[in-house]
Amino acid sequence: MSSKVTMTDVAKEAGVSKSTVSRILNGNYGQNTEKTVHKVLKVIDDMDYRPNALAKGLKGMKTNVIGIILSNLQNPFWIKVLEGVEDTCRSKGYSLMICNSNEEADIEEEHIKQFQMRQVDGIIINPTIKNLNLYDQLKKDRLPFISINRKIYGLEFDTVVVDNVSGGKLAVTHLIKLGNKKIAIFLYPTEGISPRIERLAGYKEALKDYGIDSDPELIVIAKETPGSIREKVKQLLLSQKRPDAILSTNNMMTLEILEGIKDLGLTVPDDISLIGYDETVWSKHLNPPLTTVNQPSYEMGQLAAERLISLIESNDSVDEEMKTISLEPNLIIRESCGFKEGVNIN
Amino acid sequence: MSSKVTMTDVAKEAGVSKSTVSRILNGNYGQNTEKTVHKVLKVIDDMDYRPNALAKGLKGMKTNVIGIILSNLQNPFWIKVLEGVEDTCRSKGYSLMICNSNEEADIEEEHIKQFQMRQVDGIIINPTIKNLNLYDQLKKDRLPFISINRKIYGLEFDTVVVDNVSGGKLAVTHLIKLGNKKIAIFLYPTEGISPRIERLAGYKEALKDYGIDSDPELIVIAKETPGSIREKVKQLLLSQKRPDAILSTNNMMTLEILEGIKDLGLTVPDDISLIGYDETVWSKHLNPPLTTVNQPSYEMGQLAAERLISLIESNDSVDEEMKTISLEPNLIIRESCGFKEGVNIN
DNA sequence: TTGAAAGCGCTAACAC
DNA sequence: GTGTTAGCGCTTTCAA
Repeated sequence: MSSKVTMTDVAKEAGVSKSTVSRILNGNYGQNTEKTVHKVLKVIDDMDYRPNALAKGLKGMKTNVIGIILSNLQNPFWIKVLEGVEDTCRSKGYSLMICNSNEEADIEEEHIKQFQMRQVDGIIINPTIKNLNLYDQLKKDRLPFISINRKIYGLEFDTVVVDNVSGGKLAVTHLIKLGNKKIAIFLYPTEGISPRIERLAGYKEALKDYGIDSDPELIVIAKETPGSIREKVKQLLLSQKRPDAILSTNNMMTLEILEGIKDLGLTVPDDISLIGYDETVWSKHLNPPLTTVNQPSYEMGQLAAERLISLIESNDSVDEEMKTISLEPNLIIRESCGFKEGVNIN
Repeated sequence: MSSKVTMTDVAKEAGVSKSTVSRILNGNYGQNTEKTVHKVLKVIDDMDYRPNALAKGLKGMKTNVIGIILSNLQNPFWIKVLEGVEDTCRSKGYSLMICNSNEEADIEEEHIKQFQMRQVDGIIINPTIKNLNLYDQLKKDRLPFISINRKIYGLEFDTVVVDNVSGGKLAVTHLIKLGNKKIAIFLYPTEGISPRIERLAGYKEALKDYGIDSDPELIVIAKETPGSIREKVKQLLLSQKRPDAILSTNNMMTLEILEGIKDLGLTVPDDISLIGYDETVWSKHLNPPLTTVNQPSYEMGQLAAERLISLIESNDSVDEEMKTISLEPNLIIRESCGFKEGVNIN
């Protein structure tokens, strides 16, 4: 029966008006006879009535749905973020629409428009940074909107990020303290994407702090196409400039770097040290167990959702200030940088 | 401007009626003057009008939203499934609401009810198997519904699964051919969950085929609480019954088994062989590279979505037959079962 | 070819 | 305390 039961049916069955049912449903019983409340509640239960959220949303201009657009589901980092978002949303009574832009501007645009048509109450997005005017439009439309993980330079948005300068610096400092001097960093093309830019900045800062000159040839940019990293690793390791340590700035990249090293018959950490960005379930099971820069991903998702919901629910006459929340990463030290004796690790 | 523009506004601006706008929007131009069509289309574009999906859904009884409930986001297997579902949905014009039951009956129930209230057009679910009457109710409500990955014994549902008997058998047969006789299998509590039951069945079948007696002590059931598997591995390997090979039936479980083995200072495959269930990005990077049972997860998602959409769009007077789609797993052979000489594999 | 009007299921004044 | 009524933005007969 349930699926077709409407409020009118309930009202009829209980011998009251729709308004009464509506009030009781929404917890405004202050005003109702206990008897009425009881009766209506019973009918609702008996008929297994479930309010139609579309109708409610249409009328009330609130859907309790939040849209989230990620750029890559394969990376476990995002799954953790997602869990943080999901838990928070569920506990606050919001449902989630999840989409994947795959870093493509068109798809991102399509999803954003879908969200608007579906009247979501707010959007969380790891922006491709390729739809600047669209993000701006969102703001003009006063649709609550949070950029997660990436900063949108030049535009003022609510943002939740991890401090990537700090992350890069943490890793490189660790390598330097272990006695490494020729440290390479691998990156995907920066293209205005803040984590990439900032991790590189952190790398440079750390070198500078220790008076090491940054060598452009040790800054390796590779496309995200499969195999491209592996090739570059081999090239670099066979060149004059062979580094004694590598900082990888992405999960999947790290696995490819490992392959490249293996291809050459070299060993981590004996022949070369390696630090990965993002802790994963498998980090400690690699050969050797990997030292990683860990980002508080779950927390990031949580904070983004909380912030968004607060934006949504704030009386918008109050018009909250833009806010950037920045979290700190930390280093998880394992064996991939070796244990060099006589070196004082802090 | 966009966010508040309604069809009435467009109609007014274009000097036509709402009906006309509606028709044009929905591609029923057959009947309209090219001039009108042009004019309206231009206004729509100029005003950046986006139809309100709620209103449309309310009226039309179709939302083009599909709900999917998974039980565990951490497992990359599900992410692949999700990608298959997402790609298919997007290409067919459906949006996705994704939820996570965490194997908990209450949460599952809550999500299903949410979906119904939100008038989703159909549901894909990896069922906890703990809400049998709810699944049944769905059927009675004639809400298109697909069970993915798990069979719901005793109830007739549309289902997309991978053949798990075959998967278990494949793995064990491989181990036997490599000369292993004492083969253990690790499982989470079966609790009516078909993949677990069937993988065990496949294990037994393979043993039987080769005239090996199945030893109950080599069938290890462990809770899903962290560390529980690791403990059991150690117990088993220190016991009289120490096996020469282990079949793990889950991704995360495999990592824990590896830890247990490492704790004892033993080596794979020299001291013990290991096969993992589900191929992942990291399988080939473990030490040693892991032989796995690979499931066509992306395809599974794809098929489930296609089937669901076909159910949704089928004129339901036709009332399609229930259907169970079963896919075949395959073995990816690496080094974790050793290369024993003189043994004919295959 | 186009418009008028009714109604999808709900909420929220306003009246009684 | 409870009912009446007027929409929310759209689709869809039915008429013109």
